[in-house]
Amino acid sequence: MTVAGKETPRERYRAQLRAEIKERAWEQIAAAGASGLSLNAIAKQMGMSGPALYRYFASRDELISELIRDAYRSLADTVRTAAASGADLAGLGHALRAWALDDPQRYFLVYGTPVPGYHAPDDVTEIASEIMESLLDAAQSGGTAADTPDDARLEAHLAEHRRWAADHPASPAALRRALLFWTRLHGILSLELAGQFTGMGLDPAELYENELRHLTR
Amino acid sequence: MTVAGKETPRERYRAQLRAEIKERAWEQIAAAGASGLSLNAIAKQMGMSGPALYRYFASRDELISELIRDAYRSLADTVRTAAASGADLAGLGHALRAWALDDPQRYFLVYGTPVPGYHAPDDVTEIASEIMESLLDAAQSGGTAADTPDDARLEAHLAEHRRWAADHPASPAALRRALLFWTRLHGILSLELAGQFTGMGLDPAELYENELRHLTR
DNA sequence: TGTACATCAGTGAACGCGCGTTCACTGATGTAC
DNA sequence: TGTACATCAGTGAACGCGCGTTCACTGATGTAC
Repeated sequence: MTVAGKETPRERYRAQLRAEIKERAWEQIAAAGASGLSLNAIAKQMGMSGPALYRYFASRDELISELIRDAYRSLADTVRTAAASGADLAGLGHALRAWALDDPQRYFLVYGTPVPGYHAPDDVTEIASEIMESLLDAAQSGGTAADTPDDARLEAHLAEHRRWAADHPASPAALRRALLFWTRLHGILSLELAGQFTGMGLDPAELYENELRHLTR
Repeated sequence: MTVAGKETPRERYRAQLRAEIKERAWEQIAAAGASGLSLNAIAKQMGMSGPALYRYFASRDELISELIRDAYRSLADTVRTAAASGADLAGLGHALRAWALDDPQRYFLVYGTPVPGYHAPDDVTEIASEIMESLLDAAQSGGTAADTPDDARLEAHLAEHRRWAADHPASPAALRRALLFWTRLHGILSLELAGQFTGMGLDPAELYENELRHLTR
């Protein structure tokens, strides 16, 4: 029964409980923000004592780091899946927006206000590059339209400052499109998720589609 | 000596101490984020006991609300001054960027991750509209270039959903420019202030200038 | 100009709370012969 | 198949901490006659 590398019942139980702890953690973050996350509160909600959680996470910081990692991973998977299925930037944009709206606080864990002093786990930078690669893939294949003279200067700069895309054969125009995709859509999404459009009477989705149209022109 | 409406020495002292409390509060926020703000820590730093601060602020929440108000006020003044001196959107953009870089945490207090459950003071919505008015002023006077067909759909939407600009005689094209100014520049600024460009090797200022060129084309 | 009184700033003790984390322990589950 | 031992999950008590906030108080500053 026990194949080499197969997990034991105990390991299965462990993994399951770790998952449930993270589940409750996300609920708490959704309810009170990341700064309101409390190990004791999670334990209480799961019907066990506080110290019990230390069997599964070494500290509160480790739990938060794990959540941040998962958030990055989830976004990278979403974007990669879309890119792999041949989506253009508009397709990626729709996938990104759906992902963001699905869990705003998860979005903010990746792109939100940084807490001075806190340092994100090292491995997220790798996942972040993975995200950029997917953007570059989509930006490279789609959008062959002529560049306006307005863009020449930025493309020249990017052609000489592309450490972030050193391993990718994207053209300067593709570099520019990928970056604008990122900054423009993030601008709308973060304002929308923060409720800044509330009461203005307009539909953020229209703004979003407008940007996607420009980016895939 | 005491003119009607003139402040007494005691009032002057009160105002001065309130200002110093806020000053220390900003320092703390810069060092540990808004969630790390502590009345007791401020008091200790000022060489007085914790309860003493309750002479000046009714609660921690009132202090934070005051800081948020001040942040909005400061931004509104910055933008209005620039607009009043006849600056175009590029000029406003430079003023905005300088303001943001001057104190990143102040920027995030206005546009950063919302804390679920916390409700911003009511009067900030009024200041927020004041900011939008300055943007609309600059967007209306400058930028008379022809719109691309890409923009037609968004402008049609905005023409019919302009509650936020109900009191302003801006054209649909100006509405669109003002909004894109806001979302695009916020996209770059918030990512830059959060350190998301770190290690990428590019200069965010180039991205920023590129957007300003597009917006004033 | 001096005295009597009111106002107000600031203190120190205290309350109640929840936090992260440690430690010694009990009891159940798995492993080895 | 049954027994002996090791592993591990979870508990309850405890530590130390800092938080926001209240309260009764002292002492200084201002105001009224």
